[in-house]
Amino acid sequence: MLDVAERLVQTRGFNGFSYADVARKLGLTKASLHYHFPGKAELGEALISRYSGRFARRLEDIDREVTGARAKLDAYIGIYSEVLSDGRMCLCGILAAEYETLPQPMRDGVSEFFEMNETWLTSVLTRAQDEGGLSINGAPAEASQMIVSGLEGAMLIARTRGGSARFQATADRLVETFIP
Amino acid sequence: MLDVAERLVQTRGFNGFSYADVARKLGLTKASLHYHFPGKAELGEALISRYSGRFARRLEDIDREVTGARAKLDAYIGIYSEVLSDGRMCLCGILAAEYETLPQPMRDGVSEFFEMNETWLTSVLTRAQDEGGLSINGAPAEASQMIVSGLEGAMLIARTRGGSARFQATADRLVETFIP
DNA sequence: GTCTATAGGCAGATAGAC
DNA sequence: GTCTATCTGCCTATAGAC
Repeated sequence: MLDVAERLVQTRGFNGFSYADVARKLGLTKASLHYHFPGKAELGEALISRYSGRFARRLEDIDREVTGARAKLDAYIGIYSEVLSDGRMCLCGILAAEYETLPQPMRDGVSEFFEMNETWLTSVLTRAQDEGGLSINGAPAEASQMIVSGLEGAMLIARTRGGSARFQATADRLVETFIP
Repeated sequence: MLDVAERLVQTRGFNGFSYADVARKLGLTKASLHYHFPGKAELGEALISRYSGRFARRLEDIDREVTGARAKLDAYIGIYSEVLSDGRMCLCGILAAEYETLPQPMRDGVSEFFEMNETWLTSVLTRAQDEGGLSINGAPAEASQMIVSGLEGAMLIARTRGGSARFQATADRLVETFIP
């Protein structure tokens, strides 16, 4: 159920899908879904929580398995590329667009997702700077904001024109700008 | 009516507002609104068309009144800043998130909006490059994509955390990256 | 142009049987 | 856990009077 709902949100947005959509794809009735999640708000919270947790694990994997700031950033972009090439937008990116219409717990989850991303990127860039491999003219924290913003924006626009290839080109150039 | 609907879309998304919302704010009934726009799809098209036209005029103003690539980019960012500081997201940015749920004419309008932005930025950056003031390592077309993506993404995220001040900082750093 | 009245459908949600 | 049946409410949209 979470898988189906997640895909629907990532393609159509939280206000663009219904329990009926999920039920149809699962071959169940709407009523059955309410047994698992009392309301749409609770379903939304669960989606964010699962997505954020999965994302955090991917970042840990990169920290453990990939060496060098440039390679880490490339792997980071890879997470976004996977999502987009599957025809989806970042879950929290699309929820950010609908932010004003979300219940407070969902808002908090979205906000925390971006905070996690920036914190991780900042630590990667700071480490790279200490080791002398970074060539940006500015603080790692600012660069992190630009990277997250750039990737989310590129995903958003890629779905309207250019698609996955266009995203990859923009994302690669973005990393090159910070770590040549 | 277009003013009210525009603000609603820019804050809540196209799937996040209704004719009833517009009618309430105008002190009219839902039925009256259908006299001006037969359906929500037509209203959406009119909103995009007006927004795009207004945006295009702003770009022409910059071309006419502002000298130098750096200053032009700063003025370009200024358009986005105005929108955000009024508590809104870019109309076409928020519609891009809901792209899959939009009728085809609206999709086309959103796509054309981004094309217009990139075309204009590319011409500004190309001119600057010819005059020797540009320091980026890459084609103006790619830089343009990064700028539009970066600004749209920064707007998106700024509404969830940091707000207008955060956007301004990220946007300024973005321009500095291309034209120091 | 704006209204009242209303249609027809879908939304999220609940009760209670199995 | 899943079902049928049902509720209430909101949605987009239309007909027809003023």
